Amino acid sequence: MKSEPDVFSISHLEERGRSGWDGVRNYQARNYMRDEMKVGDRVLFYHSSTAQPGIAGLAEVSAVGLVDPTQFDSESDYFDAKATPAQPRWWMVEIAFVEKFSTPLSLSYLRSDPDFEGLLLLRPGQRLSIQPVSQEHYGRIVELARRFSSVGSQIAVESGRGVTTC
DNA sequence: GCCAACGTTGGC
DNA sequence: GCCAACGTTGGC
Repeated sequence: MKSEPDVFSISHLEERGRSGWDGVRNYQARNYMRDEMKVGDRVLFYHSSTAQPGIAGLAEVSAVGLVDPTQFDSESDYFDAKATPAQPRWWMVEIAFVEKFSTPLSLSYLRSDPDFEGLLLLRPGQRLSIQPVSQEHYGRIVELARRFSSVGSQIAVESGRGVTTC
C-alpha cells in the first residue's frame, strides 16, 4: 500500500496504532480492498513521492468491509457527490501497525536486485496505490529490510548484478 | 519541472 | 461504443 509520507507515513501509523485506509479513489485499488484483502493479511507500507521512495515498514489488515466516510464529507478532498450512505461507492480496510524499518528498502535497491523481476511496483507506468505481492517477493523484502535495518544505513550487499549500496 | 503511462470525462 | 482532451501519479 502506497502513501506519501508527508501525508501519512509509517511513523504516523505507529503513533496511531491503526488507521482506516481512506481516500482511495481508484476502482481497481478499491476492489483489492473490498474483495481480496482479509483480516490478518500482511501489508508492505510503501513511501511514495519522497526523496527516498521505498518500503518503510509492515502493517496488518485489522478490519475489512468498512465504508470510507470521506466520500460523504463535502469538506473533504475525497468527497464524492454521487455516493450516498444508502449506496456508498468507496470501501476501505483498516490496517494496524506491525513494524517500522529503521532502514527502508529503497526503490532503487529493488530495481537493482534481479530477485525482484516481476514485482508489479517496478513495472513502467505502474501507479496503482494498492498492489498484490507474491509470497516469495514478500518474504525476500522482509528478510532484506530486517537485515539492512539491523546493520545500519550504509551497507553494501551482494546481488546478482554486483555490489549495491542500499 | 518534465514526462510517461494511465484513468476519467463527456461529446458525438 | 469511440476517442480526444484532460487530470493524476510518481519517479527522476
